[in-house]
Parts: sequence; structure tokens; C-alpha cells
Amino acid sequence: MPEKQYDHREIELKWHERWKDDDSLYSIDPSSSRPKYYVLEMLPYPSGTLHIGHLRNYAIGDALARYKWMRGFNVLHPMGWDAFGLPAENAAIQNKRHPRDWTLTNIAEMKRQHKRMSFSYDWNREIATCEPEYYRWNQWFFLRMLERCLAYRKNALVNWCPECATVLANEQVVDGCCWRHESTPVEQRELEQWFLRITAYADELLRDIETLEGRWPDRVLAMQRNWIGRSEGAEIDFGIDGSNGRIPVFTTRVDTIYGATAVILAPAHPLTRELTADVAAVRRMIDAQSRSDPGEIEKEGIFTGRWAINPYSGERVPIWVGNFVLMGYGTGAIMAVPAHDQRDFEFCTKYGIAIRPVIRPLDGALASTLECAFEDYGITENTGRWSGLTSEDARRQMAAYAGENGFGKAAVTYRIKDWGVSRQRYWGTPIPVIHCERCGVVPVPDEELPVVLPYNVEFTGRGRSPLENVPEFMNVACPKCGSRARRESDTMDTFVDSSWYFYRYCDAHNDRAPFDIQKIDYWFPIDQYIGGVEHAILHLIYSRFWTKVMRDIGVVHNDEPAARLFTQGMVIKDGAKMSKSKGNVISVDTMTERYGGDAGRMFELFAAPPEKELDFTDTGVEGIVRFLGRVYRFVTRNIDRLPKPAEAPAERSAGDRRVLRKLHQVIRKVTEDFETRWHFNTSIAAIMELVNELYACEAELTPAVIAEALEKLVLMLGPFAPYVTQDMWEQMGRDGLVFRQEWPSFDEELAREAGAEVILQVNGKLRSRMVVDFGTDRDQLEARAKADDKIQAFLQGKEIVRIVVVPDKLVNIVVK
RNA sequence: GCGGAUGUGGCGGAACUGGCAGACGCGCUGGAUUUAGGUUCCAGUUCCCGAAAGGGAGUGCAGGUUCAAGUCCUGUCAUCCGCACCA
Repeated sequence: MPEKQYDHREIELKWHERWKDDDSLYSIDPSSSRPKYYVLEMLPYPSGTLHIGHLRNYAIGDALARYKWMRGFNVLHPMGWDAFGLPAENAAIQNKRHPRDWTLTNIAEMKRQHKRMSFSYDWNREIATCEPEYYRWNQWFFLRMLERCLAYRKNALVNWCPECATVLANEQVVDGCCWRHESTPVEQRELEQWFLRITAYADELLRDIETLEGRWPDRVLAMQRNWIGRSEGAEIDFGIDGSNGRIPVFTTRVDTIYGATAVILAPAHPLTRELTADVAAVRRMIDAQSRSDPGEIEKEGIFTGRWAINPYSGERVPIWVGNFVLMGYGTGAIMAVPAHDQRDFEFCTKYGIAIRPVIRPLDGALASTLECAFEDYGITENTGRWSGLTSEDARRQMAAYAGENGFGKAAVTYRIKDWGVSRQRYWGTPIPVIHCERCGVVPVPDEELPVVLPYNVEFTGRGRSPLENVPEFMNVACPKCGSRARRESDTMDTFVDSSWYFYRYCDAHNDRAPFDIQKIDYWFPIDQYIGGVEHAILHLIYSRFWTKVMRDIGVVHNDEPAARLFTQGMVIKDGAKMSKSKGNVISVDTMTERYGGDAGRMFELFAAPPEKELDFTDTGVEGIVRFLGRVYRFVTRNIDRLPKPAEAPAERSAGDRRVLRKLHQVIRKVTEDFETRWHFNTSIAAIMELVNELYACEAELTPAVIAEALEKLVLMLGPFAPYVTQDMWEQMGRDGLVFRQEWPSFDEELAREAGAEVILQVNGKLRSRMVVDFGTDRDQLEARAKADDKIQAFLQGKEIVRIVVVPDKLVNIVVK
């Protein structure tokens, strides 16, 4: 009879079919006394199709969640292991052509397929934005922020992607281009926009990074620190000669202010417009600033013809406009201290502005001429009453003096800016406000939520929101005065959805509140969040902010969303990052179709440790398919050798003992990997060794050992290869789900090797080896080592200087 | 420039607390099965010398500590990632 062959397509489709409507697989019971474990995968952006980089994310999270479940935890793992998308499921996403088609025709289908959540997974956050229930709570949160002045509207220069025809947040601008269109330069436009005041939480976001130390990757924390960009200094008002105006400048080095020989405004600074005649030149500078690589621009400036007054010295210094001064940082104006700042030095040298040193090195004299700026701390000199101080003392005293005399103060500046959430897109949660000519901006009352999107929308694809052309949507009565008013046509950034989606998972069907706080208290903070590092300063900072806001609103108690974060490495192909432009993106569909989901995910766990980059090769996946086939054939052909009832146990064979030893060693190894480092590559390697051992000893195995080995092998593979293990489990006549079984335990006694192999070295070089009983004492080891033939040959005519004995491990004889 | 990481066979990687460098897989070589190809099974595979036994070298590079270093220390080189006229 031909042997049963492993057919991944047949097996995976069969189980997928059986499982897809089984809600019990996902049942969550917070009242259970089991310990809780919340695993969350940080899902990819809705770029259309899933690719194998995303699959890696699922493979890691799934394996961990299933393991935890088998170890007796109550697990909340919303992505679930069947969500990786067998071909049929993914088709709906792939065929997406246009937001409207997709949203309106496929939403019902998508909901059916993912009905376990009342809104969908993050990888389709667009769906979330089409779900009225999710709109409702997004809008509810927005209104609470509006009440607390955490949401506000202002006219601002914003990043505009011509391709998306919408506004982008700073975090969404990558190398001057849109994060979704890597080759489309972002333009600057001045628009009336909604912002969320993330800066109000800048200090807390920065401070609480400390609580994440060691639990989140250093790289992510470093990026966040950098992004928040706190710097301490002082804000000092320079007067304007011949007017009452003032120019506040921010500096971290007030101690150098006596060396200030100019004040330089950013081109986009409001005063620039007033003080400069050459509007065209200023315009060019603003454009160049947003377009080119900042480091590359040659410093340029225009003298305004006006003068500023240094409030400390009373000195008159020229006011310039400089293309290297950014409006977005500090106050948008600087004092130029060429002697102590390299950028100022370059600028002032170019335009012949005076250079005046006022800080001398701790071990030297004040420089008379400078090759470049002296930027270190030192001792002040020629700085009036503050002369002779260290830079640190001078900074403190001078800032205090400015405060006392009303021309400045100690100040902290952040690089992070408020989060612009307005989008001129169709999809996205409508911003729940109404513009009334009489009352101004009026919030939509809570009981009228959700404001939902209209269906009949013409897509122009350009310019303003398509919603503006839908009168039924736009024209409303003002909630306050009842007169004619217009709805806000902007929708929210979809990052709003992803900022709190994982809370809703805990209470997805709640229609009275975003979620029940008791459920949140049970599950939060998330024990383990897993995802790609590309979210470091986008989603991961927004969701931290959102959590803190929710805490202040009083709907959650936790300060941080995720206790632990794991960032998996990228999947690369032929040494290069997968990207659409290179055409080397491998879709999950191709993978599941050709090799199966089990093999695909298992390869990604096997080929490299999860935090490292992974090079994808077809031959590598084929190796895993081969391995799964090897397991499948071994299990299926040995099922009829399982013990019959009432059968007397046979005596253990030598093969039995070998297999049992390996089996228990491997269980120990895999358990350890799950509990500590998640190096699933070594776990899987160990399971492969076990299978090799099973093949080598197959003929000798007795029924009882076959039973134990098959059961534990299948259970151990369960977290890595859900479908094929479930199929084998059933064929073995076992009931229930593999990942609801208890995780196999190991027996140290059985795992122990028959004897200790002791290596014998002469002068640290391996020369021989011997097998001894465990615990053989030092004297005996030494004697037996000296008696060894090969060792004796190396000892001939030499003097023994020293002998190092490590019991059960080695004997090293040092000779001269 | 600042910050984070990484350097081990032909390749992906293993060696977790200093103690057999190269587990496991890919690729390659040979054998068995097969009409053949494929599949499957078995064996070999760091490099150099050697028919073999065996010997020598070897974890980016240079030093150091140690009976013993891929692992610890000092220096150095290279690569990757993130941030960057941030005042």
C-alpha cells in the first residue's frame, strides 16, 4: 500500500473550512482563574496585500500565544492563527481597486469572514474606519479631547502629499516624501487643520520611556527619545530697534549670548514677512527648505536692514533671514553666536558678520582667531557681570536673570509637534464638529454619534475632500442655534484608529462605551506586543499618547499600552529589502498556495532568530516542506503500532532508550526557548534532531514509546505548524484542539545521557575523549586521562606543569 | 556628527553561564530504491597537507587576561539601521 503523503493544500483547506466559523476557538473568559496573557501583533499598513514579512509577525505571535495557552494561560490573541489568509480570504483584499468599491461592496464579505471582531484587524484599518461603531468611539474620544483643549484647529503650514491628495503628519513624512509614496516629494501648504495636542504629553512620554527600559527594544526607545527631542535652555526676547516688537529666540547656550552678533529668522517666521521686502527670495527659501535634504543646502541669508537689541548687553545686532533656521523648532528665530556654534560660524563667515568669542576652554585662553566654532563648555569671559563663570553656572544664572527682568525665562523645547489628524480623504472617521456661521465650531452632541460617511460619493481624487460635494452630508442644522451650518468635511487620520484598536479587542461588542474598564484592567497592559520596527515613531508613539489621554479621561487605569514590545527583523530577498519597486515581494497567497501556511510560517521561524533579518529562499522553504512530510509520514505509518488495549508493555529496546532520551532533551530545549529567548530556530532544529532519531530507531521502537513520542512530537510542533499537527492529532484518534492540550512535560532522568563524555586536552588542544559515569571524581579523571593512549603520546618527554579537571567535562594537562 | 546594532564554512545560522567551533537546514558529492526524471532513504561535506591514520590552520583585524577565548578586556576596521543645519 502506498504511504500516505503530506498534502498541505488538502490539509490546510480542510481545517480552515472546519474552523472558520467556530467561535469557540476564540472564546475569551476574563472571569477564568487562569493567569492572563495578551499577545498582540502589530499589523501591517493597509497596502493591499499581505506579504511574507507580515507572515513572520503572525508566526511569532501565534507560536507564543499557542504555547502560552498550552501552559495554562487565558490568552487574548486577536489576530488568531487562521487570519494569515488562505487564498480565498485574501482575494477580497487583493482585488481592491478603489476605496469606494472596496469599502462598500466588500465590507459585508469582510465582516462575515472576520466576524469575530466587531471591527476588523489593523491590517485593514480602512475597514475599521467604515464601521459605525468604531466611528462612534473615535468621535467620542475626539469630543472628550476637544473639551480638554487637547484637540484644536489652527491654520498651519502642513505636509501635503500630491499623490494621496491629503495632509500628512510629520511622522508620516519619510526623507521628504510620503510614507506611502516613497518617490513623491511632500509639499508645504497652508491649511486650516485639526491637531491633537500630543506636546502636552511630551514630558510624560519621555519620562515613561524609563519604565519601558529593558522591556522594549533599545532601538525603539532611542528613536522615541530622539523624536520627542527635549532640550533645556532659555527663551530670550531680543528687542527690535525702532519698534516695540520683540523677537523671542530659543537657545541652549545663554552663556554665549554676549557673543551673539546677529539674530536670524526662519524664512517662514511671521516677522520675516514684515521686515523683508524681497518676498520672492523668501518664498524660494521656504520651498527649498521643504524640498531638499537639509544637510545639503548651502547656507544663505538676507539682511533685513533692521536691528535687534541684546537684552543683556544692550548691543545692537543685525536681523537676518537664514535658510538654515527652521520655523518648526524652538521659536523659529535664533541668536547667531558664530564663535560657539559651527552653523552660525559658517553663516557669519560667509556674510562677514562679526565673530566674537566669549567662552574660553577650561585649560586655555580666549581664542583671538578661530578656524571653527568652539562648541564645548568652558569659562565665560567679557560677559559683563557673568564673567568668569563655568558655562553651566552662567546658563542657570543668566536664565534666572532674564526671568526676573521680564525678558525671558528658562525654557524647554521639544522637537515633537502636535499631531495633525485632519485628512481630506473619503475614508476615515468623520471629525464630529459642525461649522456654524453664528456659533463657530460646534461639537456634534454625543447622542447624535456616530456621524457616518455617505454612500454616494464622487471621487475626484484631487484637492479637497470628496465629502464636500455631498450636500446631504454637508448641510446640517447647527446643534446650538438651529440655523444652517456645514459639517466638517475632514476625516481623521487612520492612525487614530490604530491608537486604541487593541483596547476594543477586549470588549468588541460593547455598544454603550468604547469598552468596559474592568475588562481593560484584566487584560492591560498588553503582555507582549510584536511587530516591525517601522512603527517606532508612528503608531507606537500615538498609542502611548492615546493611552495617557484615556487614562486622564478616566476610561483606563494603565499608563502604558504594552508592557513588552518585540520587533521582528525584516524579511529580505536576495540581500535586499522587499519592495514593490524591486518587484521581489512575495505574497502570503503565493506562499500558502505553493508551500502551505504551515511550512511558510515555520520556515520564517527556522531560518533566523526572530529579531534578526531573514533572507528568504525558496530552497529553504522546500526544506521545511520536506521536514513536515517526514514527520507526517512517520506519524501516519506508525499509528497502527500504537499500543492496543490490554496489551502488555514490551521491554524497552536500545532504540527506545535513545528516542526517549532525545525526546525529553528536546522538550526541555523547546520549553526553555519559549520561556526565555524565543529562538525558535533552535527549537525547530532540536525537533528535527528528534525526528532524525526516530527514523534511525524506527524498527526497534515498542508501542508505548511510539505512543509517547508521537503525542509529544505533535504537541511540540503545534505552536509552529497548526494545520498539519491538528490533522495528525485527529488521525491518531485524539479529540480536541492541539493547542488546548497541556504542553508536554519532560523528565530530567530520561533526558540524561548514559555517561559523561569528558574531553581530554593537552595544552588546551583537544587530543582525545572518554566516556565516564557522571560524578566521577577528580583523581580518577586525572588518572584515566593520563592513562589514555593518545594523551600519553603527547606527554612523552614532557614535564607536567599543571592539570585542570572539570568534572563531567574535561581534563586539560599543561606540559612544558 | 549623534544614537542603535552586526561581523563565524559555498549559503541561512548554532555554540545560552569562558570548556569538543560549525548543531539544524540549504547547497554540493556519492550510494540505495526507481524503466527514467522526480520523490524517498542512507552516507559524506570548515580550509590546507595526506591514500589513510593523522597533523596543521581557523570565528573582521591587532593586542591583552586565562590552564582554556567566537564568548571577557583594550584598540581598530568594515557593514547595516535610525536621527540630523534641532539652535
